[in-house]
Parts: sequence; structure tokens; C-alpha cells
Amino acid sequence: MARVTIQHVAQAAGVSPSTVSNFLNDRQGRMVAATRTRIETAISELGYRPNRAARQLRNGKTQTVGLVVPSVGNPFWGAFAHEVEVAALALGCSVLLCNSERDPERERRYVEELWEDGVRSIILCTSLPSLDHVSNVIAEGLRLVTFDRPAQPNDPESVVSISIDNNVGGQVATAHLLELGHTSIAFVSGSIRSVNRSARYRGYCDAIEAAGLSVADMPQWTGMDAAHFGDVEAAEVGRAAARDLFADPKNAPTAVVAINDMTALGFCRGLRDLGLKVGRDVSVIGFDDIILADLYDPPLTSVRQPITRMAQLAVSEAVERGSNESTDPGSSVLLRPELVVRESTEHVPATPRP
Amino acid sequence: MARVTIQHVAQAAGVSPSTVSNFLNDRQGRMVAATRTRIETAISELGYRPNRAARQLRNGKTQTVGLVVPSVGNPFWGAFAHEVEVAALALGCSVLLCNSERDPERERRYVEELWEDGVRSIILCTSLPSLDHVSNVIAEGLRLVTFDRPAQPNDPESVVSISIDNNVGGQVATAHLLELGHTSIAFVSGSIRSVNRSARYRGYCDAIEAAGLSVADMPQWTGMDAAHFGDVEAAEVGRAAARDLFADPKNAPTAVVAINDMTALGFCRGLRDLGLKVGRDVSVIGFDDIILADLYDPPLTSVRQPITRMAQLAVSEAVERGSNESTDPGSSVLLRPELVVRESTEHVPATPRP
DNA sequence: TGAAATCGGTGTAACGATGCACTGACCATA
DNA sequence: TATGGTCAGTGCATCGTTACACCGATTTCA
Repeated sequence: MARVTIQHVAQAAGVSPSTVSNFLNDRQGRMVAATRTRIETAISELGYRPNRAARQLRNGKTQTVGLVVPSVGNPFWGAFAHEVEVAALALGCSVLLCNSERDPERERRYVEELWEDGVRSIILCTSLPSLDHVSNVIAEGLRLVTFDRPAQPNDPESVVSISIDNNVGGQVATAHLLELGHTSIAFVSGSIRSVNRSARYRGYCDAIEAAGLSVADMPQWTGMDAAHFGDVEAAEVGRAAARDLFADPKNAPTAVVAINDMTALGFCRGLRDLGLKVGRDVSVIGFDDIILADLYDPPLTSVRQPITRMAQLAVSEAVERGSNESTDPGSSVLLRPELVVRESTEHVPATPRP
Repeated sequence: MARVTIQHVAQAAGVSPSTVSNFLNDRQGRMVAATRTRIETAISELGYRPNRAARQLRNGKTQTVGLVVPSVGNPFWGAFAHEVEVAALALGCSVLLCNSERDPERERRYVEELWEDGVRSIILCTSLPSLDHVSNVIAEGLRLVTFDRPAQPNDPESVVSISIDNNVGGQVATAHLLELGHTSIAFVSGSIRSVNRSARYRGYCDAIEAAGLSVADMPQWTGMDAAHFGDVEAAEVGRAAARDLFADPKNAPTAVVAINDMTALGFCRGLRDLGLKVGRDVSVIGFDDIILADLYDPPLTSVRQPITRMAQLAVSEAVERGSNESTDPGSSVLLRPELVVRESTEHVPATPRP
């Protein structure tokens, strides 16, 4: 089965390869209808599919979207990667998968390699405050879509962000706990230098103070200062937080806002280690609403990110803007998160724990 | 920043492009050491990286590994995809991700498209009994590694399988429950036409009968006959199974072997809906040992698949055999699964449930 | 009616890497 | 000194597509 090339199509249609190429690339301005149909039938009869490598070599671009996530092993990123692939498929693109392990240096290397390999659109899931590490590639024309990281003031103009409003998310989560009567609410998060973390934390602070309470009075957990920890370890962070926060029961929270569901689930596991019951003893709320939130016992209250919609937006920004050369600034999107109340959050216990 | 090509390197090293190409492709048989070093320094000084597209166009191959999983959204496949990417990176390959949604037609299309795009090695995660749908591509020379699907008698010779021994897994899981005193053990699975399911089921049957019991006496659940259901829906399967099996409490099992952890977790969720407690009331065991098994409440007993090792094996089979043109039959691997006992399996309750 | 404009396409030289067939220099043998 | 053989490296056509420059035929318009 030798490859069917554009020459075969040209011959079958009785035109020159150039004309077929013009047809394929929508430069049909000057082309009589009959020619068009002859080419169309020739293509379908021969089952012609353009050779990607040749195309890429010629114009220095791929139809591939790069997807850089912290780790597909994490259920949230796995689910997102899935949605991205589905959305990209619908637009006729493939997805090249890269795990950054939340390492800025790997992020940079991946982005640079993808660029050099002709990938012109990348969906970068990062939560680094600055994009300096990839700014040179952006300057050369990379269409970068950041996900789960709202646009920052210093971002290059061409960068588009698809994200939920983490500040609102933090507020909604915290307000929910406040409404349940909690007044001792801890914020649990691992990674420090993340824009998400700070936005969610700010939302948490805002809600606390709006309720007339003081953040300073809340139980604090400073987090594991490990410079290097992946995404799968998020659960470990939660578990450690539970251990530490309840080391001194007098000063322990009655409710916890976790930075994401994995950390929340780890926290629940930690509570279990201590003989405490989620919901009854301590309310826990997470972020993301991964599939396991609903499966958990008790089902986890969470701030949902609409990943299907977000993946579609990200892919269409990456691909469609990537195709036309317009310097259209593109549109960053800040979606409203949605609170999904389940059973891990309950009214504050009437009697203080023993 | 114009691209550095092999010509630039050649010029800098004072040789012809052909010589540089020879160097790059390890055809250094006849090449004096001085030339070699001149080329080496030229490459590193100029920061030369070969152009993938040109290479691919020239020899019709990519250095990319195709990875076809049912859905990266499923935590097990997400974790596996992660390990594959890590292993591929170590060998200098990228990974092209495809979700088959367990649809044979999509599987076929993806495999064919990857092949036509020059991908010569594919890790296919399927559980279809036959590989007929991709046999034409295999015949043309595709290096196919199947994962989580043991080699079948009718498979083409060149196909390599990396899998655990599912039969043993089924036995180990069931034997564990038998040891705990259970005599009413159900097998819960969704997909019907899967080689995994049948192997695990056979293991289950073997263990039951080895204990002097009869499979016919066990509570049966025929499964949802949906022709089409994805991988993420696995949890739904478990939940439905719980509902159905306990519809008639007199005839309900005291323990359950689930086809995988997602189904097991769904089953646990179903039990919870019914007011039953996992472990105390009903023992549940899953397969895969995904990260959430340990996080769950109660932590889930599971038959672990050593995915890191398996991913390494799969990638090395795919890439290293792919590189040399030997028709070395390659070696299928059947790893021993490992039982991880946690708290979702307990001794059979002394008193029958009300 | 003749010059220009338009129409519908075609010829050709790249894009960067590769590998076969070749060459010129040197050495050994007869 | 012919003859042949090895050594170290080179020339060139090629992979499939694309885009620019070009071309002959028809139409337009003053």
C-alpha cells in the first residue's frame, strides 16, 4: 500500500499538484466549480490524506496541540486531558501530552521543544505567577493558552487564560462553611508560589473578614515547604495537614477549605487516621469536583470547575487563533465556579470535641 | 532566531552535511576521531537539534510513541499514561495521546491514523479479544504493544503484551475473601467482551471451586448490557450493581470482587446509599490499586498492577524494538499481581444482616 | 480595435535530513 | 610502476507539500 500523494490526486483529477494544494488550503478564489468537484472526487476515491511531515517541513507548523499538565496521573488533570483530547479531535488536531511535574524548568523545556518541533499552540497548565520562563517563545509567535491560571498583569499580550475565578471560588467555599456556623476554618494548601493558591486564599480571607471574623484567629497550617512535590502527592499534603492541625485538639479547626479535591481527600484520610469523622466532626470542602468527590464516603462538597467547557474554550483559542495569523488579542475567560454541596460539610458540632 | 540546520553544523565543523548525518545516525564506522569531535563541538555550540519533520518525511517514521487508552479521565489510565510519558521521555520520545472510549472503531481509526502519520510504535490499551480490527496495520510493520490485555492465541506474532496475570489476580482476590470466611461472594463487572474480565472471572471461579463451593450458588449480577459505555462510567456500574444485588437482601452477597477499583468505589457508594457499611457489612475488593484506593474511607483492598514497571516495559518494547528492524518476536510479559489488603475487606459478619 | 485586466491555472524551487553511489588520496602487493 | 584495495568523506537525488512568479486565453473598456 504505497502512499497516495498529492500528485496522484492531481493526475486523477487532471490538474497540477499546485491546484490540488490550492484546493486543500482553501485558496479556491480562482477555481472553477468543475475543477473543485473533480479534485474532491479524486481525493475521496483515492483515499488521499495529506502527509503531515511534508506539510510541517514546508511551512514549519504542525496541526498538533501541545498539552502540558502537572501530571495526568492526577485525576483532575487526567479528566481535563481527556476533555482536551475530545475537543481537539473535533477540530481535527492531535494532542501531544507532557507532564511538567510542576517543575518550571521542565515546563520551559517542554514548551521550547514543542515550539522547535513546529507546535504553534500550547495549552499550558501552570500556576506559576510569571510566564518569564517561556516568554522568548511567546515573543516568537507561540499561541499560549494557560489553563487554571487567570491572566496576570505582566503576562504577554498574546497569552490567553481560561480559568475559573478562584477568588470567588474561595469565597463561595468559605461562605458555605460560615453559613453552617463554623467559625474556626483552616485553609490547607501545599504549593506556595501558585497564583491559584493565592487567589483562593484571598477569597477565603475575604469571606472570613466579611463575616466579621479575623483570619489571624483561624488555625494556621503553613504547609510542607518541600521545594519539589508533584501533583499526586497532593493527597499527602492533606494527610499531613490533618495530622499537624489536630496535634493540639484545643486549637483545631471545625472546618477546612482545601486547595483541591486530592488534598481534601488526603485530609479526610488524615482525619480518619485520627479517629475523626468527616462531616460530623470536621467539615471539609475541596476544589475541582473530580469524579471521586461524589464517590467518596462521605461524598465531598467541592467547588466545581466546568472542565468540559473550559477544555473546549482552551482548544478553540489555541487552534482557531493559531490558524489565522491575526494578532487578535484573543479573549481570556474567567468562569464562575459552582459550589456542589454534598455530605462532607455539616453544621458545626453543637458540643466541642472532647 | 532562524533554525540551525545540519548545513550550519557541517559548515562549522568543516565537513559535508552527509558526514554530519552519518555522525547523527551512528554510522561512524569510517570516521576519524578528530572529525567526530569537531562535529560534536559544532553541534553543541550551535545548539543544533535535528528537524523532526524533515527526518520523518525522509524516512517515513517518527520518534513518537502512540498511546491509546480507553480514557485518561479514568484515574487508572491517567496514572498509566503518566508513567508511559515518564518512561518515553527517558528514551527521548514524545507521546501522542488518544482516547478510544473503548470503542473498537475509534481504536481502529486511531491506530490507522497514527500509522499513516509515521508513528511506528503504539501502546494499545484494549481488552478486545481479537486484534483483527488493526491487523492490516500490524501486517505492514507496526510495532504494537498491548497493555492490560494478555497475549491471545490468535494474536499476530509480532504483537507484544504487557499485562498482569488476571487469572491469578482473580484467584488471589477471591481466596482472600474466602479466607475471611465469606461464602457468598459476587463478581461485579460491566464490560462483557473483555479478555480481562473473563480471565479475572475465571480466577474467581477457580478459587470458589477450589474451596469446594459452587459458582452457581453465588449471587449473580449480569451487568448492564449497555453496548456503549466509557471508562469513567465504571463507577456507575458498581453503584447499579449494589442496588440490584441488595434488592433482595436474603440473597445478597457478604463480599464482592469488583472488576476494577472504580467499579469497586462505585459499589461502595451504592452500599452507602443503602445504608450499609463497607467492611463491616460487606467486604469489597477491587483491581488496579489506584491512588484513591488508599485514600478511600475505608481504604480499599485491591489487587495491584505494577504500572510503573509495566509502563517501562511497554515503552521499551515499543521503542527499542521499533528502532532496530529485527523481526525479533519480542517478549510478552505476564506479571504477577500483588494483593494489597486494606480495610474494605473484613471477616464475614457473625450475625446475618437484618 | 488594441491595450490592459482578469481568470484559471501551472512550473519550480525550496523546506531539512538521508543514504546510496561515488571519488580522490593513500597504501600494499606483484 | 601498474593494479587493486581500503579509507574517509562527499554529491546529489529524494521524501510530499507549498507559494510565488509566471503564462496563455478570454474579457473589458476607452
